Formats: sequence, C-alpha cells, structure tokens
Amino acid sequence: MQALVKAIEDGHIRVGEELPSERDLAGMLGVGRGSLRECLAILEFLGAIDGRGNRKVLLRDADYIQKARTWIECSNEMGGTEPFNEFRRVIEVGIVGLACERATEEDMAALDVAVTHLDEDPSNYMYDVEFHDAPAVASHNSMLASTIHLVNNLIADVRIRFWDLPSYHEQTQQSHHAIYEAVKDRDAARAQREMIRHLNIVSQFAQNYPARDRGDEEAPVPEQT
Amino acid sequence: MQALVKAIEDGHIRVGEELPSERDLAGMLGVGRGSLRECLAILEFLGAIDGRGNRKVLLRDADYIQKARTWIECSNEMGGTEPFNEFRRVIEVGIVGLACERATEEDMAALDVAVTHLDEDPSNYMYDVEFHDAPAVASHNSMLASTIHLVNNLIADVRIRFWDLPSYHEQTQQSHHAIYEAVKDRDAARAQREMIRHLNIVSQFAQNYPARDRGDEEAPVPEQT
DNA sequence: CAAAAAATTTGGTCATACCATCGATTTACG
DNA sequence: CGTAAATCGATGGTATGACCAAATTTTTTG
Repeated sequence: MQALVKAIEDGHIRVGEELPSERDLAGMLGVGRGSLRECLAILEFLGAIDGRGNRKVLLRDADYIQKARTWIECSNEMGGTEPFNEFRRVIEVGIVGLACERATEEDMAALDVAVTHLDEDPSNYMYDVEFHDAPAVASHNSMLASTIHLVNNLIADVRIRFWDLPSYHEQTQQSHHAIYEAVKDRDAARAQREMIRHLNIVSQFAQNYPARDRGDEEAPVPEQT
Repeated sequence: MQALVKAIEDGHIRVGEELPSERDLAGMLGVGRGSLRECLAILEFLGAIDGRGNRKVLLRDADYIQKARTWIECSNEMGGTEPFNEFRRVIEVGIVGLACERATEEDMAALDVAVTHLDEDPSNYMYDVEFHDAPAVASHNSMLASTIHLVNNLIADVRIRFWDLPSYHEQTQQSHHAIYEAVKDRDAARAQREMIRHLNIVSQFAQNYPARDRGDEEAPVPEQT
C-alpha cells in the first residue's frame, strides 16, 4: 500500500494513465503480486482506479486515497469526538430539512416506528440508529443516507460509553420526539433547530465521557439478547 | 467479496466475533487465501474489521459494507448527478458557516489565492477544487474537509462536461467572488446563501448537460453467477 | 490487403512455502 | 506443588510459481 501510493505521489504513475501490468508493477515496487493485488483491490473499491478492462487506469491522485483513509480513521483517532459530532450535525441538519419536504407516508411511518421503538426499549442503541436512518431515507438522497448510516455505525462505539445513563435517555428521547413532531408537521426550520439541539446534547455527553484509553477497546457487544 | 459479505449477512459471522483463521475461512467460503485476503484488505480499510491483533474481529455488519460501496458508486451511477450536488450543498453550506467562524489569517490567504487562481486561469478546474478545499480546511474539521475533497474528486468527471462553457465561468466566478467576500467579512449567513446560489448554478448546468453516453461503459461481463 | 489463426500477455485465482509473532502446552526447576 | 522457562503449533504477512480464460498482439494465409 505504502509503496504504491508513494509511487503515485512521486509521479511514477499519473492520473489518467494506464497502470503497468501487475507483474511489472509488483517487480517495480519490489513486492509480490499478491500483496500488490490486495492494494489494488482497495484502490478499486475506492474508485481510485478503473477496474473495468484489462488495463487498469489511475483515476485519482494520492491525495484522494489519503483523504479516504483519514475519513475512515477520523472516528477512531483524531482530536476527540467533537469533529465527528460536528460533521454529523451538518449532515443531519441537511437531512431533516429535505425529509420535511420529501417524506412520504411510508417514511413518516418508519420514523414513527423508530420513535416508538425508542420509547419501548431505550436500552437498545440500534433503535437510535434506526431513528436517525429514517429521516435519511426520507430525504430520498442516497448519498446522504449512506453517509449518515456510515457515521452512525462508526460512532456507535463512542456512543455506547454513555448510552446507559438515564439522564442521557431522558434528554435525547425528549428531543427525539421534538424532531419527530417537527418532521411530521413538515416544519423544516423547527426540525433543524431540534436536530441541532439534539446533537448538541450528544456532544455534551461525548465530552463529559471522553474516550477510555484504547488498548482493550473490545467487548463492544454485550452478548445478551 | 460476494462470498464473505454473504456469510456475514447470513449470520455465519456476527458483529463482535472473531473471524476464523484465514485458512479456515478461505476453506469455508471455497476460495483461496489470496482472494480472501484481497477482500479482508478492503474490509480492514473500511474499518469493518479490526486489523490489530492476530485474531481479526468483525466490527460492522453487512449493511455497513454495502453502504460504503454505494457511497463510492453514487458518483458514477445512481439517478443523475442531482443527489450528488445536493449532498455537496449540504456539506459546503455547513463548511462555509464554520469557516466564517474559524478561518485564520492563513486560511483567508489560501482562499484569496484560490480566487486569484480562478481569475487568472479559469480553464484549469483544479483551481475550482482548490477554491472549494480552502473553506473546508478553514472549517478546521477534518471529516468535513476530507469529505468535500472526496466529493470534489468524484464529481470532477462530471464537471468537465460543462467546464469549458464561457457562461459557466461567468456565473460561477461571480459567485466565487461573492462567497469569498462573505467569508472574508465573516458573514456566515451571507456566505451560506451565496454558496447555495453557487451550487444551484452548478446543478443547473449539470442538468442541462447530462452525462454523455459513457463511451467505454460497455457492460463488462454478462454476470453469470 | 484483409481475414483468420496462432502466440503472447494479462488479470484472476489458487496452492505452496517461508518467516516472525503470538499463544498455548509442556517441561524444568525452585 | 507451583511458577518460570522452553517448546511447539497456529496464525498472519509475504513471496513465488502455476494454471486458466479472456484479451491483445503477432503471424499466417487466402
């Protein structure tokens, strides 16, 4: 990985050009073909190279690849969780705005179900994911929807830290309802206000319950059903 | 890839559990270890499995992986470019808002440089990327910054279609300046308004100059599984 | 000169081998 | 008997070679 990205950085391979054959490239980089293919698989998944056809073509520069990496890693590392929450705020405010305009009856029903689930079983944070997914689907924008789903998954580990606190449930559940009502009234401005308020609460908890020392970060899933 | 994701979907491997050894897993799925490792490399890059340690741990479900795939593919396929532009609107509105609050002198200088570049050489669309990257950096949020960089790269292919039109240059350059001025005045509301206006122009052009028939878009393989 | 056929290249996949490391098991010693 | 040390096995990481099918290039041929 390092080697290939460096080769791209160094301009040995330029955007728009065909890549050498795997055998040549592997020899060039001084790695085995298998290792190279692991790397190419990632790059193809990222859309950084064109997989169609025999000759692969480089589509994005090294910076793009680097940015893709940081995006994923932002959740784990980086300066605390605040940038993450901020990102979420931007996305979700946009989402609820669109959801108010475009939500169908089914979308509203899904949101209703999610809120009900949260009321009935606040301990299952999957219902929180469900609640935030619903407006995303209702926005009828696949990029927004997939983004917020990724974010909610990436943030799950963080959220578990304070998910069990009763005070967290109280406050968030209240704003969950407020958001739900606003969307139901198709009042975009209000829904966005409430979403910001909601995510600010989450941010506060995230700051008050900072990340434990990593190292034995495991056991995220309490195996009880 | 198919096989492993399906195994996760089918619950043969559950989130939070350790994966079998590569040799076993490969045997299970009926593929070679090399092919399996290509897939695992992608999943690890996506943060879907924990790479640290000898025993890999599944961290995300099949849905997460699927969403990550669609996110990348949204740019190439999906219903036109409008969802894409809409996504960009949401992100960039958030970005300029934060940029107005947080931009340092260096950030402002970088934005200045980008505008100047665009004035001097409107034909080079890399300067447009530079212009949109500048507020992203000024937002001092790494996730927003990397996201918009990814989006701008992914959208580059689309933008080239109308990049050469003089009318496009006129209109966008005007709003580039408007955005620049607003950020410089740290007037978030105005900057956001102007950003929306700007991106609406882009959307209009994108709709008026829809995707050419992708010349080399021939269906790659008749997909017989 | 053009069409057909053969040879080469290439991606895709798999099998094997080797090494360093980590864990568990066994052994040795206090 | 219990603990520390040595041993052994499993595992991930990497490299190499092989095979096949499809694509590409080269050669042959009508």
